[in-house]
Amino acid sequence: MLVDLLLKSIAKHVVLTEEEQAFLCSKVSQKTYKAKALLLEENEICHHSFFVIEGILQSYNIDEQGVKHTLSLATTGWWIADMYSFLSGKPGQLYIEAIENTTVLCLHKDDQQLLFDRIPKIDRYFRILIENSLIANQQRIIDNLSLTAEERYERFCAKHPTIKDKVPQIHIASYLGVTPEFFSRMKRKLLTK
Amino acid sequence: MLVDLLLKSIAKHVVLTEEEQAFLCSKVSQKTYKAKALLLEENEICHHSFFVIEGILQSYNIDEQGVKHTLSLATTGWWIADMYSFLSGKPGQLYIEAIENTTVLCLHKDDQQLLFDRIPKIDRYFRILIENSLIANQQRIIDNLSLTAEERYERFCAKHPTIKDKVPQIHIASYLGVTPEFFSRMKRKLLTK
DNA sequence: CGCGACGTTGATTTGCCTCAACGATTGTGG
DNA sequence: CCACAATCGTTGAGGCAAATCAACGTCGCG
Repeated sequence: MLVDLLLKSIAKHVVLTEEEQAFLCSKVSQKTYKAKALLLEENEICHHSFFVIEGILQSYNIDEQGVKHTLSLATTGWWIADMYSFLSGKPGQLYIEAIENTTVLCLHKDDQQLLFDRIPKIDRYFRILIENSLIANQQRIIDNLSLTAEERYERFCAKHPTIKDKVPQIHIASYLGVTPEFFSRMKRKLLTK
Repeated sequence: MLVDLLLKSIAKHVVLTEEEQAFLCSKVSQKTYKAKALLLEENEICHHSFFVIEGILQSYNIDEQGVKHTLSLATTGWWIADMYSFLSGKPGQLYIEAIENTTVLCLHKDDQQLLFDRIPKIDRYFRILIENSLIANQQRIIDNLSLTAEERYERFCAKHPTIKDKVPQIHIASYLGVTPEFFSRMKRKLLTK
């Protein structure tokens, strides 16, 4: 079953009973999106968190000049959402888009709350994920402040080996904060070393 | 009492009984640091969260070239810690330093856990803080990707009006990710507008 | 007083961007 | 199933934002 992947992810942090697993399964729904499909657009309210089963999702915003800036890339086993909108219930600034054909599990915010109330271990699971996400984001800020684009790319490759070769490099450039042109030159330079 | 400030911060999110407040108070200790004092150094394990009563704290790391990079600035009513080290129990990369004479409340990780067990509302309080911190950090990443230094400075001023004029601008430059020299020119340019 | 931290200003350099042109690949509709 | 458009990656030339290096004035403080 597709939901097994989610159960495995949860099992890494907390242990659920069979009934709890069943209740969880009853609250998530499976969906498949084609490449380029938008799961969320700017100014929408993000009601769902998405757990990627297969494929890749990207969250980004678009600045005044129309340039995309990638906040996160999520592949198999990762959650993605517009956390600001999801938590505050207000319209957000992020788009969430399928980079390739992608299958996800959707969890509605209200259902997540039900799960929290009924199964405190689920609450703990998401708490750990949020903590890890905070730590990763702080590290990314420090990297942005202290490393060159080249060093950031090397860290990205080390940290996300699965993503590195699967997404068009235009998106990695956008994640790192450089233009596709510069990223192309940079990569070639690294190869000759 | 100094701890009133913390109780007020908590009261914004959850309601504690008198006994719960008393228990909380028994677990935090007050400390005062002189300007330039280090509360935490690189490679140390961060055992405490610090709640600023009066003064300003700064968390930063130092890169290979010896340059400081500011992760956060915390003034009255804010918490600060090396979240990675605090949560993982491993040595961290951050320094925490008093920018001016500063009075804080210290909360040991073990005591925080005691509070979580005894008072679920405290758990909820910190959870909200962590969520807000995650959102703020994600916004900062997006700002770093999509805005010029000038625009980032304007947002910083809007978001942290209390800090803006209180800390040496060398630290704001470091927070924004520019050199003190460039920050100086930038500020002058903004004044002439 | 004198030292150290901070801020400013100037000259020069550089990392990265912009604009433009051009293959290669892909997928999609006719 | 092919033709065409769209997307992606690469390369070149030129430009700009921000860094670097250096010098100097100011202030607070031991």
